[in-house]
Amino acid sequence: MRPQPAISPASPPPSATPPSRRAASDGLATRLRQDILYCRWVAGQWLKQAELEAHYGVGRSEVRKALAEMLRLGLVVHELNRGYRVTPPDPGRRAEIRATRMALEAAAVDGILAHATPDDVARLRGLAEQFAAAAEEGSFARLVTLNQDFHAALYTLCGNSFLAELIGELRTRGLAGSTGRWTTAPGLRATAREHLAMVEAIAAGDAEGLRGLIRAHIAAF
Amino acid sequence: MRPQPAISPASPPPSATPPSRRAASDGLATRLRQDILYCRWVAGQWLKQAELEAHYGVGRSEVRKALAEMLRLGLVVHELNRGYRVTPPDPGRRAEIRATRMALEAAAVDGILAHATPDDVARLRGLAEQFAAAAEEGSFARLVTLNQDFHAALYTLCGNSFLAELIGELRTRGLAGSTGRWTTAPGLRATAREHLAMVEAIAAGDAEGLRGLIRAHIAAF
DNA sequence: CGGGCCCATATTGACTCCAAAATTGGTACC
DNA sequence: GGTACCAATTTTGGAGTCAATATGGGCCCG
Repeated sequence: MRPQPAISPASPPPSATPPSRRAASDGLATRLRQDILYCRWVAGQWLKQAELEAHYGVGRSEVRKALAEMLRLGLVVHELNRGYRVTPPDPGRRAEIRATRMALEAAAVDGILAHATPDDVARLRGLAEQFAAAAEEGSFARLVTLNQDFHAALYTLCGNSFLAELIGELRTRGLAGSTGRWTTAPGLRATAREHLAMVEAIAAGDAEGLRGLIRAHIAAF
Repeated sequence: MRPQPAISPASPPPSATPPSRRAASDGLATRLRQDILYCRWVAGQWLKQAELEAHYGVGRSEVRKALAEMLRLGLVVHELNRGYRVTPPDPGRRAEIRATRMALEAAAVDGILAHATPDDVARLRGLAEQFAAAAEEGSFARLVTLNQDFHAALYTLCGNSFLAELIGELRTRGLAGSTGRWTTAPGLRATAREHLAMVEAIAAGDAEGLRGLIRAHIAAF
């Protein structure tokens, strides 16, 4: 493999907060995760600790803690005494994660249908409609937030908080190195439609239908 | 909650390696994990960094890295500016992990049956028989190793390495604060029998039977 | 002219030290 | 006698510093 020069990221992360010592206990991990997921750091690129330190205005300790977290999530790879770099896209691994997500999210369906109250359904429908609206005219960041909210609300309903958290983590991991369908308007609309269809399946108590929708939703990414 | 005094662990971890700088990159995390899982550190106890530093003969950095890893695995809880302590047993959480494991391990069954060659079955049978032998007269450590080997070999067969790794991690997490059935001879024998039954189900290509055995195996813990 | 070896350089990773925060024990007061 | 307050101690969390290691270029040799 040809070692790539250690250039700056494609577009310098704009979140260049001045050296303000805020509650950055895991804030850096979140920011770094977002920046990696949205390809602000080029895949395969070396993430030099000093560079991160300067870009995010934090100390070395924070950088290393965040890098360890990214390593855990599989967003970066580590080579001893060489450093960390952004994990290159791996279609095979992503397929494995999708398959695993299908198993987990399908397992959550029964719990969701068992616990969902009319209020829950109404709330989910509201989130799905907000996403649909944002899909027409909304910022990328807002789409991401609404999407996360919808899925978090959905899987929280399953009654198994561990399962819900694990699904959330895998949803993040599976995105590594792919922007999904969100780069095209038709893809966005399809996503929004699927969300709404899921809500209706829940309202109808249709377990098998919901499972199929979820499976398709995962497969489409 | 009444704060417990910070006493020494019930039995001081015997792995008091002298300050030899070996490849302890993640060695401490492994040792610490074992010691927590086997209750060498009392649940709820504060794990003082200086104490760990002295006990394991490593530097502060290693200790903190290992603690972060334990935190990720849910084996310790962290309070800001207070420290880390061994996660108290939480039956509810363990039940959630068991339910999640059932979904994941059941999902692996189809892959296992699809990929298992006669050689694989023979190897699994060998591991299961070694475990059964060790269940009669073997050290606890050997049982742990053989059990891990058996399950690792089993789930590696599913053809989805991500799924296999995730199952392995959840198996570890689910053990937090419980020694399972391995404290009694009948429990050990039952475990060994179930392993052998699983192998036979694979040899017979009995998907539904294998799923049931796995489910029972998880539920029994 | 091509290949291999060696050294300067840059980067990581770990040790050590120090300030900030919380606990704990003691004391004075009600 | 109980309670609230205060100061000393302990412990964490972070930052700075320094040795170990891999790299890349330059030089020498075949």
